[in-house]
Amino acid sequence: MTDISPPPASPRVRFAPSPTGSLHVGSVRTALFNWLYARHYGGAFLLRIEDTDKARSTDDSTRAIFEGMRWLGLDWDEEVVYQGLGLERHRRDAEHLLETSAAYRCFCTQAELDAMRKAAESRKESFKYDRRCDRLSAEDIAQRVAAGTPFTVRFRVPDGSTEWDDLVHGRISFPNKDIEDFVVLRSDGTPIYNMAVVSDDIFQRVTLVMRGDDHVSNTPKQILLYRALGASLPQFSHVPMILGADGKKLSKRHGATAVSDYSAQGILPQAMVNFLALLGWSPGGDREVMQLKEMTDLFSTGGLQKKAAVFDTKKLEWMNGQHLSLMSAAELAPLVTIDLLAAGLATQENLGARQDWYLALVDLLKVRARTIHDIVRQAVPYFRDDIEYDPDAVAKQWKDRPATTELLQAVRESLASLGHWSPEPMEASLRALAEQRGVTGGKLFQPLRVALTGMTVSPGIFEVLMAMGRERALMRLDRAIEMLRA
RNA sequence: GGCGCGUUCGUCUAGCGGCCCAGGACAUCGCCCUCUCAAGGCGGAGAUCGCGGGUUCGAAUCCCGCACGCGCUACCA
Repeated sequence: MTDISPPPASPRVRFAPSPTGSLHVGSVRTALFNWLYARHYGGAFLLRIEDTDKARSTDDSTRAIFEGMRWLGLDWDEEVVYQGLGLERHRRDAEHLLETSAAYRCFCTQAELDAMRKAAESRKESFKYDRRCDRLSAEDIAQRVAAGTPFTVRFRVPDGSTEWDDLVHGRISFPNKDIEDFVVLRSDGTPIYNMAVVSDDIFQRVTLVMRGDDHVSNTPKQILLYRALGASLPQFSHVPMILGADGKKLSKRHGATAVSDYSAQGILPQAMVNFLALLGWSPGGDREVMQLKEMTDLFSTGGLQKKAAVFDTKKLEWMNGQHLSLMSAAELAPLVTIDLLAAGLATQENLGARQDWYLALVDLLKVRARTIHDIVRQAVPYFRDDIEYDPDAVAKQWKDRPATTELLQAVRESLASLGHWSPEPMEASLRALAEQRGVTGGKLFQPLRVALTGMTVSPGIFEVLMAMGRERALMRLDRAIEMLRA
């Protein structure tokens, strides 16, 4: 599908999360699409923190938004706008609506409203405010205002229908009779979401509102507000939701939903971004593994999907593996270092002193890793004196303990007598040993692998020996032999 | 209930009237490589394109119904 209408000359889009929890991957994807759009068309990507719900908004959540965005590489333009600071403007805009008779005062209390709603429900009817306060006489209204009776400001929805050309869905149309006269200003003078959003989007000169599908029913209300305020309409684009494996909206029930969960799991930001972009967007054709730069070049709203997408952790992990293998050891090492230090396996000085060795090790381990954590897990035998022996590995590869003891002793001797601790002589001597005993290399390498790493899985045995170094390798063999004898 | 939106392999998707008895990727299975595990390579299985009608010489693609799913339906955002 091609774009319905071209972007304006200087497009302005925004990401407007509310700081009421951790940064959700669904929000991130919406942010990403906005960012991609702005960068592709050379526009501005604005960040607005919608902190008007004082009860639920926290500074921690705001920080999580900044951190998450920075981690992902989604930089924003201009100053961050805090919605809470726009209160006066929101109120002015609402009052303007009142002055131009686009809205009216509603003196109904919440209790009355609830009762009406309940009554309608019991009659099996859908509730819609009956506009009773719009029929109040001017004197009546003046009297109540003078008496200080609290009131909300309600928007008077006109007849007709409200429609727009959605960049994703095409034309969407709502009969106005289905939209009730909605509140724009609470009785305490604070704005309702739709009022604040429209006021802010006008203020920030937003040209395209791209947000989740769960907002389509807000859009006709917002369009009505733009018109009543005499503002020009932005374009709208509603992107599909992200679902859990059960087809329900992705939530904590499904496991990790916050970006911070994934960064903590050793997922790379570029993999996260790549994976998320492909949930609901496609550049067309078979392109899959991409960097932010390529996605920016290829981005078009025409590639946006209408249908909700299921979050597949398996594919994310695969994607991470792809990006991992694309990174050089030098690029990867700093990230691995963070986790290595956190795990107490090494110190900064220790690693710095043997940079070449460290980079070689990272190169060796990243091949069979899907996350940074996989690398760290595998790295343990090269850093610690004590290692854990996987019980299954021991049971399988050291089945015959006396024979294994004898075998490892022979291996130890053979390795210890090596003139040069280098792969060629190592392989030559160990292969010779195997031949002399009439066994295949594997029969010898596997018990050795367990002795060195405690695992059945590792890089090639000679690479392990090299990375481990003569001293540690021999020490570990000694320990293994000791264990086997015990 | 009302309103809105959606529907191509288990999952993410390509597809914009003939190139499609539907292509790629993840997952899955098998083979190759091989000292293990990965990675990589090759191959298999897997979608009557939700269903039913049209339009058309021709439809996954256009139109209309139906079904199912999801979202919204607050003085929350």
